[in-house]
Amino acid sequence: MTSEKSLKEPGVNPSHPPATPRTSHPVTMREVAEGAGVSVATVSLVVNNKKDARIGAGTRKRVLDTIRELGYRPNALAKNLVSGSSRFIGLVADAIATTPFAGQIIHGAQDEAWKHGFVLLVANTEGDEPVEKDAISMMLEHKVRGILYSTWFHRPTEIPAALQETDFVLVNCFSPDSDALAVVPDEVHGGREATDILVRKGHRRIAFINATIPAPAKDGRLQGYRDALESAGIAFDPNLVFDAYPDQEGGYGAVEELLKRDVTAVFCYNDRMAMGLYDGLKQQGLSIPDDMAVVGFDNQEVIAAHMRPPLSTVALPHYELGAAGVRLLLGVDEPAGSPVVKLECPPVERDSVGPNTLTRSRLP
Amino acid sequence: MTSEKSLKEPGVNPSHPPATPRTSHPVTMREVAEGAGVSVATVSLVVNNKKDARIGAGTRKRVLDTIRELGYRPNALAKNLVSGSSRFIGLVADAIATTPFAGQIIHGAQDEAWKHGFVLLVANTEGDEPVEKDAISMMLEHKVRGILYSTWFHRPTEIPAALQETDFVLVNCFSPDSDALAVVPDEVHGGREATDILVRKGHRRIAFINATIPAPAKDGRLQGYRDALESAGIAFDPNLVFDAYPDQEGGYGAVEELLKRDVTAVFCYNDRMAMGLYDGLKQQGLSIPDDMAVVGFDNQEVIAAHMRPPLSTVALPHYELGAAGVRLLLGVDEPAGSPVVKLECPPVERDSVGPNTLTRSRLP
DNA sequence: CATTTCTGCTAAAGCGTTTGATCACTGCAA
DNA sequence: TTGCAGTGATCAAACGCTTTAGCAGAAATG
Repeated sequence: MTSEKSLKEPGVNPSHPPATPRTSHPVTMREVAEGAGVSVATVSLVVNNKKDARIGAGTRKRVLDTIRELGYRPNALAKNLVSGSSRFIGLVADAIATTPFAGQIIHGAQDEAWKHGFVLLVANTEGDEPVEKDAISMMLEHKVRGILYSTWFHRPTEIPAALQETDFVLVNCFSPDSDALAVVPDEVHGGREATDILVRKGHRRIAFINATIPAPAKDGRLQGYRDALESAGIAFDPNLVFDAYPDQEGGYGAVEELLKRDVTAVFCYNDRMAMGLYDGLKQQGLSIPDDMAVVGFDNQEVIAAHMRPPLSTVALPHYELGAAGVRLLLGVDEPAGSPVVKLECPPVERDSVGPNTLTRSRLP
Repeated sequence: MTSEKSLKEPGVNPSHPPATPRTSHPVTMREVAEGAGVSVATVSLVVNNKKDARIGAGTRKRVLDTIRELGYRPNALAKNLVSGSSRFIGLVADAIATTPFAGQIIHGAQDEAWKHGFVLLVANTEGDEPVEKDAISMMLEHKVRGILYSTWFHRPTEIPAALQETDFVLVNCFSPDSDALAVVPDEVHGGREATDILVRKGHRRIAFINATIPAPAKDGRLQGYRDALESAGIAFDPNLVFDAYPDQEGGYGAVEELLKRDVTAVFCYNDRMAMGLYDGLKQQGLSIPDDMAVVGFDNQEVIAAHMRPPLSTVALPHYELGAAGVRLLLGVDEPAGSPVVKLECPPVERDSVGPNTLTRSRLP
């Protein structure tokens, strides 16, 4: 299915200027061999510490010394060529800089890949399809071991055709109508954890401000909220759930609605919403957590940890998504049952929910 | 200077499991040649669109058709091997996920690299020296065209020895005692822009809350502040400058000091500090910008754009740092004069400074 | 008609490695 | 003496591609 275009303008495009290397020829294996008075084969065996190779102690030392002397470095390109496959793992991201989220996925993937002797090849597509296609082409041309296809927020996605040419794992996204491997956060579990933080503090009337925009997170977190209430024996009151745009402005604007509801606690769809909500509540002269306990979602460090008071929230496991993606790709982890692996969202408790007092629920 | 260790455990470590490739042999150039009834040389010439190659129209079409039919993809590994140098650019970062900053550097570098037909090899070291060394080794083994060595905040740095084995550019950091190429933000210019925002609004008594921790930013922004005042004909009053820890808590804690100073505006070392300051001012019943105009620094989108009111600030050119780093590395840009290139920090004006009124300065 | 020029294509050397086959020894048992 | 095993190291063929020199035939030139 290789298009003509992708051949005329492959990732490595001949119309670009040549990659003029540094002056001074790099030391090759042959030079080491000559220097040590042995054959290249011997050098190769020594360098790779081949288990079943029979090399005399003297020779080995001579080779090693020469290597150090000459400052020889193995040429990974040649190595890869001969072995037919590289130690690259491609990571295609739709947004690298917009949020810290993608950064954490990269970080996790990179760490895990490194552990297994692999190296990350990163491409940022900004959601641009042609760019994405080129990026994948380039990775395939470099004979990557596989590709991680990641999105910065949890959502369903199409699988680009070119991906099928190699092993791949969807990260933070999934393909509804295919059995492609995927790793995503467990939104239901997250919603439950968030709600549980409040339930544990004794709150019985807990509002949930959900997002206005449809997403797995919207449905999942709501489900988690309901599950938590049910486990706590609290009846679900649809009146306590309403929507707002998931950012600071949305949170601020939701205050009025919220105060109509006679609740002691609120679970916000995300931290940004909680940040706006803080402003609104304070402006009303209300105190957090005394007048209103607040829980967010995402654990955006820059915000959550430094709000006043610091915000209790639930962490999206972005780092783990990246790492698990790599493990899945390499076959280190096997998906249990469904090809879509769900990762837990751990709660992060801070001061926005107040001291642990169960009295509140007893004096309504 | 290759250490024995780095040879026994190079980036591509033989102790790791083999990179088992996908089943089904990938299509090679030879197969295309056979399919089209020509020589591999011809295929190569067609694929690369060689300018001075004389290929008949019929043959060319036949080759192209066969390529499509077989789904042939050039093998970049082989290509690189033969050309002696790859189209990789290495990016070593000390923190990829801590802040969005590193993400933007990566983004800029990746975009620019891509433009020139290069691909980014990313390594995250988290400031760990051995990891850093391994990362650089691995890049050298892959015969990268050069390495971008980047830090997440602007600071002086040592140059790892291994870097000298290739071309490199320091990004967001610099080496005081060497003439290494570097790109950094122009802190002085940034400080000046920030102050100018306030000056333009007519403020004359402008405080500057600097950071407690030493950094090029601390000195530079102060200098910029002084420059701006001088240009505006405002005498510098050392009493209006004091320090706070550069985060939300620091900003909050600085309010008391600030209010002692009888100023109408304040320039905060960074956006996080401004965020805390907002809380403190509001708690005092003061209004922004009416009672106090506020300017930040960094333009951390998640925060600045969504504070209440949205925060005027100065953007750190992280994306541009990455892009400029690549251009410098590839020799597309030449440093003018000093090897340390300074990039402007553009002001981003929002509502925290109030409407444009010059009256204030006329009625002191 | 003999020569030169041009056109279209191919052969083959090489890029830096890996690796299975092979070789020259030295002992040692038969 | 022959045979065989073990040791230490080498040979040479790949891996998939680029690139230069060069060959055969057609067309243009004298």
